[in-house]
This record gives sequence, structure tokens and C-alpha cells, in this order.
Amino acid sequence: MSDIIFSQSSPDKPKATTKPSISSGAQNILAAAEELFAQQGYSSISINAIAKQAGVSKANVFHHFETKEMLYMAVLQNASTEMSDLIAELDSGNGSASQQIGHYARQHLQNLFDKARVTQLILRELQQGDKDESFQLVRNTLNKNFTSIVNIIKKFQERGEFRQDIEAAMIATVLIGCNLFYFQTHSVLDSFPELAFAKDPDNYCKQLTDILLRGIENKNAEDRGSS
Amino acid sequence: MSDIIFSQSSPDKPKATTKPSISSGAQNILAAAEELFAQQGYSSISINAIAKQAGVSKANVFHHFETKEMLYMAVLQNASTEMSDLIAELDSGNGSASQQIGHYARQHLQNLFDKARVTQLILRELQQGDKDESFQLVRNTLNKNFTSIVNIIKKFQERGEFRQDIEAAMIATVLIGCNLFYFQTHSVLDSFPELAFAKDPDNYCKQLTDILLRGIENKNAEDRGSS
Amino acid sequence: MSDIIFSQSSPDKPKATTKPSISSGAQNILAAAEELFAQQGYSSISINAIAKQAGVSKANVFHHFETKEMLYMAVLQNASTEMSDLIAELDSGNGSASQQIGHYARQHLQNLFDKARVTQLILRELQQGDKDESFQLVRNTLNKNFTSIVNIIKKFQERGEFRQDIEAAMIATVLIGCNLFYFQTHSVLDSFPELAFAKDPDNYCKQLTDILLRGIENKNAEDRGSS
Amino acid sequence: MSDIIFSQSSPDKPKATTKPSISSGAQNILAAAEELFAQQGYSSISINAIAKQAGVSKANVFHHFETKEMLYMAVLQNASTEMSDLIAELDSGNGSASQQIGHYARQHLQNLFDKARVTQLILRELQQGDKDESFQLVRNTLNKNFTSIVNIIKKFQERGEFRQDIEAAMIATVLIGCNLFYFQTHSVLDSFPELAFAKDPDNYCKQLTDILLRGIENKNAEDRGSS
DNA sequence: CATGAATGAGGTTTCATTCAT
DNA sequence: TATGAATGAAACCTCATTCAT
Repeated sequence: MSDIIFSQSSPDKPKATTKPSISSGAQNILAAAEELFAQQGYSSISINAIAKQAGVSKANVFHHFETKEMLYMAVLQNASTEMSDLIAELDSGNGSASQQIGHYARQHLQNLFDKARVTQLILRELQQGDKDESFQLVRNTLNKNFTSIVNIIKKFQERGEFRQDIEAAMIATVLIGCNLFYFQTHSVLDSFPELAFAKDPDNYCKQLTDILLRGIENKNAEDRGSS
Repeated sequence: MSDIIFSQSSPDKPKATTKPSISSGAQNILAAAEELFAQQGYSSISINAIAKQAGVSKANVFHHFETKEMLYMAVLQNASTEMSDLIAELDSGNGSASQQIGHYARQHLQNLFDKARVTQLILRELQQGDKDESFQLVRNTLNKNFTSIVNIIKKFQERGEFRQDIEAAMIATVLIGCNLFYFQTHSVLDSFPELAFAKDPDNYCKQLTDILLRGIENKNAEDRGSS
Repeated sequence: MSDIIFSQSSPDKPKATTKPSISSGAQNILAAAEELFAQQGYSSISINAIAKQAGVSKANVFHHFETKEMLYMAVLQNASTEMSDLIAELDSGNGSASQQIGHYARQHLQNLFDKARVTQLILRELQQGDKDESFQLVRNTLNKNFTSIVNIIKKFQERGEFRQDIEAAMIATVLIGCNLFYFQTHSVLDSFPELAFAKDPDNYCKQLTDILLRGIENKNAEDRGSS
Repeated sequence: MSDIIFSQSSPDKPKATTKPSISSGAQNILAAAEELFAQQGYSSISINAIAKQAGVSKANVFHHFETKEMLYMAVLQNASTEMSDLIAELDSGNGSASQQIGHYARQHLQNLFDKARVTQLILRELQQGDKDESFQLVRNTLNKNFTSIVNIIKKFQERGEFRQDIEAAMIATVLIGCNLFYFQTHSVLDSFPELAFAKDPDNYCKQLTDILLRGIENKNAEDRGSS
């Protein structure tokens, strides 16, 4: 199903339509900056590199963004918005609790790869932990993201389908943590023979949800109760 | 138990005894570089900053390490060794499978924090994914790390204590992935009210292993088999 | 006639008209670099020195020339072009073979001093003999220079005015070699009492051509033949 | 006779015997410095490079020579002495004036190549023309060199074998100038098809003396006198 | 005699930024 | 809107030199 991990759907085109307020010149720069910052981080990317990638002059970058810092913030802002949009569209489908969680996990993982640059930008921010302004942005985005899945889980807990002696947030953590770990390590899977099975993200996701669901389903408790 | 997440035991002093081959001058620089690179990454740390932190002249840094790149490699080498040593000492205790896994998870998380700088360095490398030489180092270290826990799990699978229809590597992934996720996000826990429970790493670890163990224990299968 | 060896006619002003393609900023830098490189050589001249001489900032030098090496190449390119232009204008006058050679020798010597900086740059390159790219340039220029005089001599050989049992190139070598030697040593003439006569380049040139012509004129051969 | 220009006889060994006052350690350094300075000039050669070439530590260089400048002076001093020794041994043979000049020219050219490093060092100094102390040394050496050949020529002029209306120093200049020019350009002869004949230095020397002698011999004057 | 450690000064080059056009 | 010219600051790195051993 997935040839090179994921069919990396081109995610850049629709931007222009969603954000018509920013000139196309600025959009070019923003896109170039996003790509480079995601790949290499803030400090190792020069305005010159961004200008070249965007096909404009260095001065033009400063014409659109006051400072490098502000360009970075704009990139982050953009990324956060994209991420939020994506989460808003996240749909846990309908069906049993198990099916919904499985669907959600798979879709979440897909999103990480579809918006790989955004994901990387956010992971970078997570690792810094100090930069004041930029951090706020990311934190809020993550919070939104996180709350969305937590609420779904809580719903199932209230319905009695999931154990209630486990924090919903903990369950969400396992789901998101493992998906992020997969995203971070997928490029290195070749060197881990033990992880060969994980080259197919579908397979990975299936096994993850298998463990997770069995670990949290109330069915087990019933089984025990019956004993 | 843990005031600020973990009592961050000072991990730098014993180095001199374990590695007497490197002069103390070089060791100072190495330690300074490790700290700064871990905090801020490669490109945003200048040799000047490292020199100041180490209390030596800029030129002296180049006396001991030919280039900034080579200093970074030495730091990484050092970190990988430390990490490997730590893993070698990882002890899954004795007791039931559940207890051993629980013990291992807790100890592993503790190690991440005890060697926070090393952990950060390696996470940074994971995120880059292209740098040839430096990457090899980290990959090997991770591989060793990973294999260690996979083997423990396989043992329990063979004994029939854990399900065999789940890849041992997948189980290890959940354990390590969640621990790393915790490490990466713990500085931001304050902003996530849902995750308040996780401020205590013991609590986090307990809930994680609770889910994980229930998800993989063979007991459940037996229960089902009896139904 | 020559106060301090030669009236060193200012050779920099016309450049702007002959090479309008290069901005005046770059021209300033190029001129400064030419002067300093000619005086002191490549390695002992810093970009800082060039910037100061040109009245611009160090960074501005790199705005116009990517590296010090490339600036040097541009200087050499410029010098080679100037030299070629000069040679193209070299005019052996009209009159007897003797007069033409005498005229040529004197004019060639004059050129060496008029374009003293260019001459020095080329002599320096001759001495290195390894630098790939820069050397090609100089070699080509010298070749052109050399061929020009060789052809004149060949003409006279064909007319029977000069001996044909001597290579034209050898005759050219004497002419150019002695002129270059004069150029290289003129600053030290004071310390060589024997060479006092040579302080006047006209005198030097007259004596040189006197020897040379008598050595190559066919007239002598005829005299002998008649005996 | 000459395969690759000249059979470059190893000229370094006898030094130890001629200068037993200097320790062998210092001699190593001196030899290394001579080679490198001759090849690349003063400023582009670092003490480090010299130390490596000599197989000693950088500090050891300063143990033997107070400063880089003083090491350079020692190299120059050494070179000047070698050159003087060589000139003192220069032997114009016995035979006719023509033969003696021819012999001298050939031997002088041979010396330039045998002591190529020394020759290069001195040519470099000639090109600088400002460095106070170092220059004195070279000037004196050249003066001695020059006077030696001038005196030989004067002898023949007095005997009436050479014209007296030409300065002896001018004749010497042609001889030395052309030989030095040959030395400076021999590495580039390949690219000058016209100069193919000069690949054999014997041939070059023969043609040079042919021209020179015919240009200065008094025989010609006699011929004219008879007309 | 010989060396490794250490350093201040200075080298080339890069960077973010400004400004006139 | 867009750019080339210009620059001060700071990056990495080299250099000649000193000193303790």
C-alpha cells in the first residue's frame, strides 16, 4: 500500500487559496523558508539560502518579513494553522470504539507524514523549550491536537467501552507518542532489522492499536469480572 | 518523589576516571560542548561560546579538536558510549514478567533524564537524518539500545507470558517511544492540564506499563480461550 | 630622459572607459588588489588591506568577489588583458631591420615599466609554476607576447637581413629576457657600481640592441663570405 | 645529455660538512624551510608546515630559531653562502675567449638548476625589493656573482678579444639575464611551441653564446676596418 | 633537546540587515 | 514590488609565539 512509507501528497498548492491575504511573492518565500527550516533548523539556514530557494533576492526577503526571526514566526504560525486545520478535519469515523481508535491512529500517522515539514518544525520547537514567542504557538497547537483525541477517548470511557482507571490523557499519549516516534525513526528503519515489520505503516498502526486497545478495552475487565 | 521531574544527578565527574586517555583540557572542552550542543544544537553554538563555557581560549579549542565538526563528532562519540554503557547496566530486575517490564520502563525513563544531555543530542541527530558520519554513530547506539529491550521481551514471549502474535519490536517501540515522548514533552507539561497526572514520572510510568502489560499479557488470551 | 627610471604614466584612469561592464565599486577593489598583490604577492596581502586601500568594507570585497582566490584571478585576468592590449599596439616602427628591432626593444621595456604592476604580477606567476588556473592565463598572455616578436624576427630572417642559423625564438628570448632582467633588477642598480651605466634605460637598451644586432645581422656573414 | 632539463644532483647532503657549527636538528629545519620558502614564498608558509616537513614539533622550530623572520634570514644566509661558494668554484676553463665564455655560460646555467631552491629564493628577494635586512644579503651575493663574470669579460676586452665600446657589465647582463629567464620559464616551455628547441639547455646555451659572442667579438671590427 | 598546551591577533568568510534606486 | 550595493558583527579557523615540563 505504501511504496515509500507514504504517498506524500503535495501539500503546498492549496495554501494560496486559503490565505489570499499574503502576496504570492511572500508565499514563495514562506514556502522556501518552511522547507529549509524544517530540514535544517533555524540557525543553520541563512536568509541567503531562503532567498535562493525562493528565487528572489535577499533584500526581497526583508521586504516581506522584517527580520529572520519574524519570518520564522510566520512559518511557525503557518505550520500551526495547517496543523490545526488538519486536526479539525480528523475524523474518527463511525463504528465500534476499537474501529474509531484504529481509524484515528492511522489517520493521525498519515497526517504527520503528509505534513512532514510541519511535523518537523513542531518537533524542533518541542526540543528547544525556551524560545518564548515561538513556543507559545506550538504549545497551543499541540494542546488543541491533544485535547481532540482525549475527548474522543473520554467519550468511550463514559460509555464504559474503555477502562476508567486509566487517564484518557495517558491513552492519548501512547497513541501520539508512538506515532511521533515512528515519524522520527522511520528514516532509520533500514538499519534496525528488528523493525522490518514496521516498514509498512499500516502494519505498524495495526499492531500499535492492537496492543493499545487490548490494554484499555473494558471487555477484558468484564472477562475478569465473569471469572 | 521527583521535585523537578527528576533529581538530575551530576553525571560528568566520573568521566575522567573512565576515560583517562583524554587530557583534562580536552575534557573540559568536551563537557562544555556537550552541554551547549545538547541545549541549542550544532549550528547555533559558536566555538566562542564553547571556549567561554570551558574557560579556555578559542584557539585552544582548535588545539584539541581540528574543526567544529570534529568536536561535535567527539561529543557524539562520547554520548554514544555513555548511552551504551548505561544500557549495558540496565537491569530488568527479577520477579514476574510484569514486574520486570515495569522495572525496566522506569529505569529507562530515569536514564533518559539522568543523561538528559546525551538524550537530547541523540534526539537531535534523529531529527536530521542526513549527516553521514554523525548519524552512523547514533544509529548504532540506538540499535544496541533497542535490541537489549527486544531480547528481554522475546524471552517472555518464548516463556508464553506475553502474546506471540505481536512483534517483540513493536512492544519495545511502545515502551521506548512513550518514554522518549515523555522526555520531549515534560518541559511543557504545565501547559497541558490534561497531563497534570504525568508530572510525576512514577505515575506516568505506572499507567504506561499498566496499559502495555494488559495489552500484551497472554493471560487475556487464556481468558478468551476459556469463553 | 628618465628621472626615476621611467615616467610612470598613471595607467588606471582609462579602465573605466574600456571596461564599463564592471561596476565602479568592483573596479576600485580590483585596482587596489592589483596594486597590493603586485607589490607584496598573494599570501601576504589580506582582504582587510585591500578593503582599506579601496576605501570599502571588508564585507563589500566579498560582495563583489566570491573568494580571495577569485579576486586574485580577476586581477590576473585584467592584467593579462592589459598586457595583451599593449602588445597588440606594439609597433616596430618602420625603417631598417636594425632600427625596427631597436625601436621594439625600447618600447617593450617602456611597456614593462608603464605597466609595472602587471609585469610584477606576471613575473610572480612565472615563479610559482603550479597554480593551475591562474597559470593558464599568464601562460597564454606570455605566449601571445612572445609570438608577436618572434614573427617580426622571422620576417627579417626570411628577407635575409638576419641570420637563419639561429632560432628566431632564441633572438626573441634574448630581447625579452634581458628586458625582464632589467626590470627585475633596476631597483637594485644603486648597489651595483658596474651597472651605473644602466641607470638610463635608453642607454641600456642601446647597448643591448647593439650586441644583439651585431650578433644576428647577416651583414657580417657576407663580409666573411667576401674574404 | 639532459633528460628532464637537468640531472638534478642532490645538493643537500654536503651542508652538514660545510657547516658543522649548527646542530643536525637545526639543519633539518633549515632544509625544510629552504625547500618550502623557495617553493611558496615567505608569507604562505607557516611554521607548522615547516615543522611537519622537518618532522619536528612546532615548538622545536622556535627552540632553534627565535622567530620566523630569523629562520628566513638563516635560510637566506645559507643560500647566499652556497651561491657564493658555487661562484667561487666557477671556472671559465682554458681555451679561447669564445670557449671560456661558452663554458662559463653553460656552467652558470647548470648551477642555477643544481641549486634551484637557492635560485628561487634569490629571485623572490629580487622581486620584493623592500625588505631591509634580507635584501642586503641577496644584493651582496648577486654583486659578488656579477663581479666575477664582469672581471672575466674585462680581461678579454683588455686583451682586445672583445669590443671595448660595450660595457663589460652589459655583456654580463645578457649572459646572466638570459640564463635567469631560461630558469624562470623552463617549466612553461611545453606551452611555447616556438621554444621547443630550448628544451635542451645545451642547445639553448649554444645559441645564446653564439649570438652573444658574435655580437661582442672584436673580429667583426677588424673585418670592418678592412673595408 | 624536544614537546604539548595555551593564547592574542588576525585571517577568510558568512550573516542579518539597511538603503538608494 | 524588487534589487544590488554596502556594512558591522560575528562565524570558523590559522598563525606566530610563549611556557611548563
